[in-house]
Amino acid sequence: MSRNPSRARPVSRQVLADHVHEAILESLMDGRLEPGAPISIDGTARDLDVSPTPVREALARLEHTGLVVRVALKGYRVAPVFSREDFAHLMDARLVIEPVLTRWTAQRMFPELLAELRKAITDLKTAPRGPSFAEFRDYFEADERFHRLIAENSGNPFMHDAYTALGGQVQRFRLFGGVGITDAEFAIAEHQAVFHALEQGDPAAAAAAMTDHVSKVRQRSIQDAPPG
Amino acid sequence: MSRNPSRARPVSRQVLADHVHEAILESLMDGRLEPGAPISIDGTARDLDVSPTPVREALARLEHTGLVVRVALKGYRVAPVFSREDFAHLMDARLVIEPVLTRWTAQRMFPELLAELRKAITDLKTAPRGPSFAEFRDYFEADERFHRLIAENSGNPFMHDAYTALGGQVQRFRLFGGVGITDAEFAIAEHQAVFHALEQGDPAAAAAAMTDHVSKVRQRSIQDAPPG
DNA sequence: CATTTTTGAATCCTATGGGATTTGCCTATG
DNA sequence: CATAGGCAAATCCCATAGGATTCAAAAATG
Repeated sequence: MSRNPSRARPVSRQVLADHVHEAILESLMDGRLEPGAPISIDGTARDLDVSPTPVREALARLEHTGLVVRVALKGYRVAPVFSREDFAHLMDARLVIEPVLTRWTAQRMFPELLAELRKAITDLKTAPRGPSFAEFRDYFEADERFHRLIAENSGNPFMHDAYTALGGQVQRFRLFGGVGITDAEFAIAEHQAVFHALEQGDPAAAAAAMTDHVSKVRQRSIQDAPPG
Repeated sequence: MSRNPSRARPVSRQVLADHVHEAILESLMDGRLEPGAPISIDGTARDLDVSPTPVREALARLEHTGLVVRVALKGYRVAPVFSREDFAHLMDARLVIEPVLTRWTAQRMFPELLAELRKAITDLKTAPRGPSFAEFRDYFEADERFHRLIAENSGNPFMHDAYTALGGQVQRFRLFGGVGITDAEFAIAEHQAVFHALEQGDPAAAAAAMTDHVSKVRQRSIQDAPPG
């Protein structure tokens, strides 16, 4: 018995399809793959130096998230850009789901979570926000992390699923919607309001602060967003 | 020009993976595959007389729905049965999402939708409800269809996605949660209340009726459900 | 020149094969 | 009897190959 007896296996071994899935998701999330861009199965297989089989499996998983779209016999593409109407719908959905998640999470706060949220807020404030769009990566990442932490800790796995169905789209809009760059100062203050309510363990205030934040994001973005 | 010029192709051709996906989903939804049962890739490939490749793709899609679970190198299984706590969480999530969908749909009612909803209600009332569990298939199907029609017509695709993330689980619970058989009379009346509010085009009443329905389903089921 | 046809490359889709891993069973051992 | 070890079948995982389809650009036609 040369192996660790308490945990015979690291945790759960990964197969190639898992790595491919992560690689594509990363390219999607940090903006390397732009909306509408084709994702060739054989091509990414060559790029990643694997066979097409695990690539097909990874893309099939992603299809269900709405981040990529598939047309039979034609292949996969990154989901197209949002129209202004799509954006409004996305924000309406967030307004239903995120305040509830925030309320529930506020009822279950624990020190480690508070620390992680605090770090996300700090990262949000200190992230460099250069003039170029690519320099917002860290800022967007911290923003996404803050919302995700809240969604993950509501205690309700089904509502978490409902959030993740939206979360990817939100992140994609951050990258390609053209917003989030100009309103950082406002957004940071709104995030802090949510954080403070969570810190106090006040569910009603936390939910209200989240509602306020999302609805203001909606307002600002619909004004600023390019026509579409 | 021998082909129809307005629609060169039927609609969108299907590939084998699509058929496999449908076949597995059907087995899942009508109860042929019980919770926890293994779904062998090579085995279903033999059953359906295809190669394992499209089966892998179909299962990868299903994995993200939560209806099947996958362990690397061990394979896929039908998701395990719900605990009583899981059920409560699922109903809490429905209570957030379904009333909103109902309100929005009530604002967009049109004759065809009303007719389809009316048919679902009729089917619900006339479906045979024998003593055995298998004889509830049609009843469950009509129930699922009623809720799905509302979710599909809210006008917000993102909220629809959030619902479908739950919908499959709800249907699975109908089949294996041991409820829904004893409370049919109550449930039919509650569905009718939702339908009447929709018929009147009264969003607030429709949302309230849906809230009433789901919360009562929750109450009844938690009482009746077997311990777990 | 505009439109259609053809041609070839790229890509999708799926069957096949085989190495790696798991699982069940059978045997051996204490 | 309980446990450990080993073997065989089943299964997962992935690379490969080739037929089917799409796409784009060249060639042909009017």
